[in-house]
Parts: sequence; structure tokens; C-alpha cells
Amino acid sequence: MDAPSHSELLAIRRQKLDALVAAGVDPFGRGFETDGPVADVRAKFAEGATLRLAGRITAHRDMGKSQFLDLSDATGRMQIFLHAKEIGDEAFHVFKQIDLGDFLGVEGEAFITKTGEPTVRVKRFEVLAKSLRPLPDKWHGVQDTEIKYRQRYLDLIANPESREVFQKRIAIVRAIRRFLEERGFIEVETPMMQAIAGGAAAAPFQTHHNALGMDLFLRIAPELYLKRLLVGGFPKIFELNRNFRNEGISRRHNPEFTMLEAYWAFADFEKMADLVEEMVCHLAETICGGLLLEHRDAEGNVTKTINLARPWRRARYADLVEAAVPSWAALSPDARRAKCAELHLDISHCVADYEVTQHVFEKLVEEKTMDPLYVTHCPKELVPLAKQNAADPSVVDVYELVINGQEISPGYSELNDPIVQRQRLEEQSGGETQKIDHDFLDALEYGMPPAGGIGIGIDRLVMMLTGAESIRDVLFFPHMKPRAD
RNA sequence: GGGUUGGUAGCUCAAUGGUAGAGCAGUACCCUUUUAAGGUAUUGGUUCUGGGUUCGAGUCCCAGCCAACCCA
Repeated sequence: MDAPSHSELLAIRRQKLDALVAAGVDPFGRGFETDGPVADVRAKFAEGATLRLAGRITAHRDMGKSQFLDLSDATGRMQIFLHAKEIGDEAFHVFKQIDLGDFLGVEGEAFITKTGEPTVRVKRFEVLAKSLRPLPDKWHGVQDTEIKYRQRYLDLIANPESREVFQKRIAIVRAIRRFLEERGFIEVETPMMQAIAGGAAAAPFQTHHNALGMDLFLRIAPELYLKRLLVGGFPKIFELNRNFRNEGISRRHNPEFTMLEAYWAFADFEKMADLVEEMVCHLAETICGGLLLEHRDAEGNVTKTINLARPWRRARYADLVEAAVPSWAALSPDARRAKCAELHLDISHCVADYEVTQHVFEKLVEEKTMDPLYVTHCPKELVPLAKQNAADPSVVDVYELVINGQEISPGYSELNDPIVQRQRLEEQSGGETQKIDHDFLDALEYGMPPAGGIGIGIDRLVMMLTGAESIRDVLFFPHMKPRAD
């Protein structure tokens, strides 16, 4: 329910709407030919040229008979000038019904004002859409995080810095596709609704197919279907799309998130690491202005610096833990727990010994690592779908890429032994065989080529590359609880 | 799930327990090159919701809703 004064502001705009209709003007106009988005029109700007552009009115400077307005879209802003005597009384009366936020299409002559501002002198204009609600403050923009996230369109209209983050995200996603395609990878689509939610350990969202009378799950990962395509003979594939996990929401988690998975037959995890390193540097250099990324706070102070300079450091998991806590490897499981208490690390949720070590790794290595680090030779318990190392079967041939204190990308030498894979999945399912994707295991038995595989969480990658501190700042429409009425 | 902080005009923000205010936006008027235009006047409030304490609550207490941050 709107507060009374809000209704008053709305009522005034409705009155202007009625006045437009009374003057024979359609307040919600039709198609309008332009010379392109506002930025393109600005690029074509030449004094004396006739220009046509359309956009939303974002500023109005009323000088009486002279009117200056800013016409904007997501690409830019252009000043337009309008004079009562030049357009005539009838048109000026229509113009008087225009508010900030309305969409206008204009045609006019390009000129430069005496303050040097490129401007379009309006000869004709059309009302393209009346805005019936007032826009956010033009100077402060939208500060309220709830409005930013719930009404993203207002954030995009009012906050240029938000718009820039999303434009970078769009550019990053496009560049990833191009990068992989140029290297012979093809993009494929696999089911988002799966009878068994496999490929990761996470709680799925459940739904129901009426006609088939069966439950389905939204996928938590596309992995098992992409591997079927390796079996089917596609050697270089990727999928860049949404996954769904029915878990908590936080600064780093949204129930649906975007994941890139890529598989390369006859490659291994080290080759995949080279590929990811090259790709992320390519993104930083072409979209984010270079390999040195600076994250800033609201005041513009640098809070964090990430240096992507190659080659990226590679180190074994055990060596990293050992460097963080000397003699860790020599300690017994009980001594390790005692050591954690000494270091004020809460390991109450850890059951197995490898979980204690993993907690030490997360707190003392991962969270403190800003520059890229490939963590290799991880314990096999952490990664059930990867190949065991030939020399040391207690570890697997994988990397975990850490940047910005977060895991950005895992890469595996994929397990293609169907017998070992079956054992691993059976152990993981804890005896609940209905949770095992038997068709996937059958597929492996037909033969899957050895392959390198990667996953990259696109939202976290964009956070790292743009300096966003919350995943909500890189998602157009982050998940929110409904607001009570 | 636990803790901390916040929710006041359309937006951005003020307000020792004592008459709810400002800037912008809006409205009216002045102004023929302004650009956060300027000037004069002016409208606009269930202070998130529901209880309680008090002579008196935006402010203190309790419960709830929503959000941000931290922890798990």
C-alpha cells in the first residue's frame, strides 16, 4: 500500500497522462526510428547534422522558454535543447506534461553550446512512454540495498557503477564463449531437469513431472551428462549455464548460479590449468584493463590488490598445509585437533581427519591467498570424480584454483575407469543405490576417453574481476525473501 | 541456525524521552545556452508491524517482518 504522499505524486503523473490523451497524444508511443543507441548517436555527432535519438529523461534544467534535458540509455547520455518558440505552442503544451523518467524520441539539429556541450536542438519529439512513478534521487542514486536488489531496474537507471559491473559481466561471458570456440570447443546443452541430481555433493531442488508421474531434480551440475558426450565422441565441449543448489544464501552463495564446465578429451588437469590461466588473463586484459586488479571500497580506497601476472604459482596441497602449520604431516589425528584448538580454529563440525586438514587449508591457505594459486595433489577423499595419482594413490590428479581468497575453479584429470567410478559413487551414496546414476556408469563402461575437465563459477569469477564484494552485485536478480505486504 | 547493525517524506539523510526536519524530486511563479542550473514561495509523514513502560515514545523494553554484515 502506498503512503498518501506517494499517491499524490502518482496522481500528478496520472493527471499529466490524461492531459496528453486530451491533447491527442498516445502516452505509450510506438516504434521510433533512431540513429542508434545514445552512445552511437554521440559518436556520429557533427555540428549541423540531423540526428534522431530516443531515451529516458534523466535530468531537466528549466530556463523558462529554453529547456535543457538529458536523454539517457544504458550506453550513455545526450543533452537535448528545446525552445518554446521553435517548436510551437501546441508542442510546448505537450512538453509541459513530460516528467523525469519519461521516454522521449527526438529529432533535431546537432550543435555545441557555449559551454561546449554537444546538444541536439529539438525540432520534433514524440512521447514514447509516460513514467507514472518518480525515479530515485538523481545525485545519490539508490543507496538502499533492498531496493537495489529487489528493484534492479531502478539501480540500473540510477547507479552507473552498478550498470558497469553488469556490462563487464556480459562482456566476460561473451569473451569466454569466444575464447573456447576459437580453440575448438563447442557449446552444448544438457538437461537441467534430471532424474538423479549427480555430479556434485549438494542438496537439490525437487520438482514433479505430471505426465510421467515422476519426481525430477534441478541439476546441481551438468558433469555426468557432459561426460556422456565424451563417450559419444565429442572431444572438446563446454556448457555455460545455470546450476541450482538448495542451500543457504550468503555473500558468496545464490541458489541458482552460473557455471562453466569444459571437457577436453586426451588432455589432463595440467593442460586444463594452462587453458584456464590463459583464459582468465585474456579476460582481465581485454575487459578489466590489465592483470593488476584493484578492489575498492565505496570511498574509492583500494582495499585489495590481485596480481594475475603469469606464470601462476602451483603447489601441492600437503606442502601448503605444511607451510601454514609446520610438522602437520607428522602429527597424529588427535594431535592435529589439539593443534587446531591452539590456533583457535573451530573444527567441531569436522568428523574425519581429512576434514580437519581441509579446515586448516581453508582458513590458513585459501582465505589468505589473493594472487592465483593452483593447489594440486589434493586428498582423494575431497574429490571423488577425479583420477588417482599414479605415484601416490592417496591423492588425485586435480587442481583447485584459488584467487581472491576463494576457490574459483577446480580442474581434474577425469576418472574414466568405470569400475573405480562405480565403487566411488557407491561409497558416496552411503548404500542408497537409487541415488546412483546407473546409466552414467553404463556409459563409462562403453569407454570414455581420458580427459581434462574444469568448472568455473562465473559469478565468483566476475566478482574477482570487477571487485564486487557480494554475489548479489553480479546477479541481475539475486534471490530474496518476498516482502510482506 | 546464532550474533551485531539498520528500517523516518518518492529518493538521500537529520532529529537528549518533550511541536517529526533538511536537500533533491513534486507544485506555482521569474529567467532565451543550462548541466547537481539559479531565485522566490509551497505541498507532502500510520517514523516497518504489533504489544508494553511512561504524563509523554521515531527514540526505552518485548515479539514479529525485511535487509546488510559476521559466525556456524
